[in-house]
Amino acid sequence: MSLRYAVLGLLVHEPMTGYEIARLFDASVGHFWSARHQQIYRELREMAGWGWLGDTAEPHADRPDARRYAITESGLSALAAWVDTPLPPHRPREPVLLKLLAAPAVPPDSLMAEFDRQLADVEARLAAYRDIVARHYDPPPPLATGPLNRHAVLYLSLTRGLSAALAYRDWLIETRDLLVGGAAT
Amino acid sequence: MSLRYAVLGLLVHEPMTGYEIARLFDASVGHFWSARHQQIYRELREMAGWGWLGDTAEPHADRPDARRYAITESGLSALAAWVDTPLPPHRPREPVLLKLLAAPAVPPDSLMAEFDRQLADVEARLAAYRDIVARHYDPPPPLATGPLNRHAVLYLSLTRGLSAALAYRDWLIETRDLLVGGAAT
DNA sequence: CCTTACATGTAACAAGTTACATGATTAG
DNA sequence: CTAATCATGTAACTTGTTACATGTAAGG
Repeated sequence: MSLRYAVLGLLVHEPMTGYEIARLFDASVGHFWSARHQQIYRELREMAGWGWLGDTAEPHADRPDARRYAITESGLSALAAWVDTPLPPHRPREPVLLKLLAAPAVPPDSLMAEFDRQLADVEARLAAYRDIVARHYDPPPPLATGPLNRHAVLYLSLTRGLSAALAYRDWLIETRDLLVGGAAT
Repeated sequence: MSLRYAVLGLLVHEPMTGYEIARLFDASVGHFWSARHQQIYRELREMAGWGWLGDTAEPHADRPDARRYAITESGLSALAAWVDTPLPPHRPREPVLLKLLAAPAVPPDSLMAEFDRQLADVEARLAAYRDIVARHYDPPPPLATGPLNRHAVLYLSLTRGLSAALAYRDWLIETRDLLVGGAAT
């Protein structure tokens, strides 16, 4: 569904090979969307078949040959049409709440261990985001001038990641205390 | 993956038919996990085949006959094993950021329309959550006493929904202002 | 020698969605 | 007459994951 447009969105900025796209997903873009290389190659071939992408074989002497994809006019209009289409309704997935539902069937420690893991995870994510911001986005990129470049979008994805992670961390702490306080008294 | 355990988690509280489970997903449980009836029936049959559930035919005079499922001992231990297993890593999906990536290829208004829709959506969700809390969870259910019942878990899912929605709303407003401010100057 | 980076793919499977089907009863 | 509620299902399809495959070149 959306992966296709994620790939198109990257190719708007510059032509790329599947491998380069996959590396971007592994790194920065992975902060707000992720995909395996198998799926990326599949989408690239499909979109090339529709004429949304043009591809050029790129022979290399030392490394394996690559296939570089560039977005076409029809790719650009498909992308614009997608942006203009309302996103599907928000569908929450909160697996930790699923574990709370199972609470009567499990030892309380098992549940608390998951809370601890989630807290450690979210703290690690917070630290990672802050580290990236400090390294690459201090001062923040100017969004005032001209169209958004990839760098600016990645900055916004970090602010979003921070906001979501902070909210999750606070909820985890509050809820854990509620549950543990309950067990204690 | 997790739907299976969502269903098991519901059946811990009381035996249910597929139809009843589907209605719960449509309503309250849908705040943190959702599923169509087709998938629910499929999982129920599968888990019954594994001996995780026992099922009883429930004939009705006036309505269609139903099949009521109850969790078994082996279902309970499968559920406990799942709770004890760390959840898979967090995989963010932020489709709005995907649209920002596509920005150079689309008219700015198209993007802003999506921001407006997202804002309207999240405000509606906030209002709905607050309404449910005011109606059914004032005062909040005591989490101090005994094991969590379904009611208490639904309350916690609402607090989580509120925290996530607030964070999203704030980010949307802040980011929209950054972008619009940029276009204006 | 072993691992990592480069670069692309096939095949099988798991999870989730959409469309379609059936058939009775009750409410408007 | 029409629609909604109850109750369960099949079939086709899309999306995403896991496992496996191939082959070169550079670095330790």
